[in-house]
This record gives sequence, structure tokens and C-alpha cells, in this order.
Amino acid sequence: MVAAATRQQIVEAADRLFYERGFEATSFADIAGAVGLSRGNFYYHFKTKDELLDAVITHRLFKTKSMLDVWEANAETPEERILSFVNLLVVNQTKIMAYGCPVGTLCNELAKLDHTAKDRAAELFNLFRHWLSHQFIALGREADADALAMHILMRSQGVATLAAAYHDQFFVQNEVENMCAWLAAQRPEPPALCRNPFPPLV
Amino acid sequence: MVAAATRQQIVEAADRLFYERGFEATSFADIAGAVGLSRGNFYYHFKTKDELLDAVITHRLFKTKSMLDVWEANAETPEERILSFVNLLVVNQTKIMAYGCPVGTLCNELAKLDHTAKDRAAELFNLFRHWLSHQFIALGREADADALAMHILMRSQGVATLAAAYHDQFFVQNEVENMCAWLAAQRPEPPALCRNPFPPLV
DNA sequence: GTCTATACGAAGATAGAC
DNA sequence: GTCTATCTTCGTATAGAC
Repeated sequence: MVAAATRQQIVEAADRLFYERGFEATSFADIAGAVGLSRGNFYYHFKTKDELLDAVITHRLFKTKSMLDVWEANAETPEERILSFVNLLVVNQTKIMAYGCPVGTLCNELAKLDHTAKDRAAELFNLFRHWLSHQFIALGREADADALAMHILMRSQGVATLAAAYHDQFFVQNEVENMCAWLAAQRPEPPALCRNPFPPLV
Repeated sequence: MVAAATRQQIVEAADRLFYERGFEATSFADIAGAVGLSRGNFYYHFKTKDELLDAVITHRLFKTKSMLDVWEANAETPEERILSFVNLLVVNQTKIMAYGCPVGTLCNELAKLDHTAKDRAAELFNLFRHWLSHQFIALGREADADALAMHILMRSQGVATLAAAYHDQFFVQNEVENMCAWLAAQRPEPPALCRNPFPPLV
């Protein structure tokens, strides 16, 4: 097989296994087995595990950028685009309830390992953060766009963590609805005093 | 040294190291070194790593219960008690920015390992969940107390994850303020129409 | 109860044949 | 480019002396 294709298979298998089992707990043997390669041949493509991790993060950065581009193109308004992000929790619900958020859990693990790649992994958060910030600016919230982006990113992380701990899809759906309601309330300059100031949480 | 005291030292060192480095990444040698014991002697106290993990979780459950009891006793109102919980993010800010939330990151790791102790670890969340739910009931929100408890637990998890990824204390402080504002808005039966329905997020 | 010494296996990494 | 075989390190776990 062509080297580039084998390399790509390795990266995709590692991407999945690092997510499902964690970085440390995934061995070269696991990945080689998933791809159908011998352990020895592995080192023709990647010299070290850290080099492989680097390739996996690069791959995830690319996939994430592509996804954001699709969301940008497929939605009409900034609010709809932000809803695409919120909806990730629903689309990936099954995997999130089993393994948490791929970005959050990787960053957590690398932070504890004090791994050199931890800052590159955090770049994955930055892609979402800046894209969301961009949407809030388009929504007319220039002044606090970054804080709003961090707020919704924070919520998605919290939902993912508790979803993995409780395996409760109703919790996920409920919090997604809360996020939608919160988002609707972020439109600037609303008509004053004509809304219920205490919308029910649930 | 008396066996019980040595055992207790081991559990406390393991508690700290499992938090700072993760469960898998912490070896018996690390713990033995931290306590000042030989690796061999270790097995007199704990036969396997899983047995040690079980003791660490038991220890954390005990510590958490004690903390909740103190919060219960030291605050006058349910709202103040819930603020004690929110304030954990500030009190433990330095450690959280370095290692995330001890409960969330442990549950995440054990979920990926599909470890038999993962449900026991989730009991740590349950302690907070039920205590918070209890406070919301006292606040007069019987109908949605559990959902409100899960909501604030979710926020604390999201803040901890992003705090660890960004090491940004201003983000933490900002989101803690948001949580306080949210909490203040949860008092039941507010005077209608006399508040700003769109309090600034930041 | 604590120690030293050691068995055993798993995982990262290398060498060299094909 | 892929294989088998092997090296090395490290971590779990055991044996037995003190």
C-alpha cells in the first residue's frame, strides 16, 4: 500500500482509539491491530508515540476547521450557526455519553501528563472559541463576543462531562434546550419588559 | 508504624497523585516514593491497584460528605449554601487550572478505561447532585430541583475543563459571577416585570 | 510491618530479512 | 513498505529475610 494511505489509516485509527480509550491507555499494538499492521511496521510511519499524537491533533484540527466551514456555509444566520454547534451534543450524543467530549478529555489527560502537546490540543478549543466569537460579533454582540463564546463552550463541556458520568440522554436534551433558550435571549436590544424575566429552566 | 496510619498515608498520597497525574499514569513506585515506603511493602497494604482506587474513592466520598456537612452548618440560607459550592471554583482555582476537577477528570478517565469502579466514582457527583437538589427544594423549587442541581453541576464541570485548558483565572471569575447571577434569578415568585430581563452576561 | 530481590508481562522502540 | 525477532524499560506483583 502507498505510504501516505497507510499513514492516514493509522492516524484515523489512533484518533478513534485515543478518544475511546485515552492516549496513555492506547498502545501501538492496539492501533496496529485496528489497522491490520504489524507492530514493527508501525515505526516506518511514526517514530514515537508523541509524533503520532501530533499527527492526530493535526488531523483533528483539519476535521474541525472543515466542519466549521460547512456550518458557516449551510446556515443563514449567526444564530443558526451557533445552533449547529449546540446541536453537536445531540448529533454525537451516543459517543459523548460513552467517552465524553474528544477535545475536553484529551486536554484534561494531556494537562495531567504535563505533555508537550497539551497546548496544541487546546488549539482545538480555540478553533471553536474564535468561530463562535465571530458569530456573536455578527449577532451584534461585539463588546462581549469572546465571553459569550467561552460561555457556550463551557456549557458544552459541562454537559459532555455529566453525560459521560450519568449516561442520561434526557439530561443532555434538557440542557441543549436550555442552551437554545439562552442563545435566543442573547439577541441584542430586545423589546423591553414584554418577556417573562424568569423563563422556566426546564 | 501502625498499619492503619501507613494505609491512610498511602490513600492520601494516591488521592493526590491520581488527581494530579491521572490514575493510569500514577505507578505504585510514585505513591511508595511519595509516602517513603518501599515498593515491596506496598503490597502488604494493598493487593492490587484497583483495590487502592477503591480506597481512594471511599476516602473522597468521606471527605466530600464532610465538606457538605460543613457547608450545611456554616450557611444560613439555601442560597448561601449553593454559593459555597460555586465558590469551590475560586477556592481551588489554582489546582483546577492545573488539573481540572478531581471528580470530572476521574470519571472521564475511568469511563474510557471502562473500569469497574467508574460507577462508584460517579457517586461523587451524586453527593453534590443530591445535596444541591436538597438546597433548591429548600429554596422553594421542588418541581425542578434536580434539574437545577444538574445545571449548576454542569456549569462547574464546564468551567473546570476550560480553566485547565486555558489557565485563565479571569474566565473562571467571570463565570463564577455568571453563576451567582443565575442563582439569584432562581428565587421563586419574583416580582414580575420589574427587573431587566437581559442582565449583561459579563 | 518493612525491607531487598526478583519474577513476569506489557509497551515503546530497534534491527535486519524479504 | 511490510514482516519477524528482539531489545529495553517500566510497572504490577510475589518471595522471603529481618
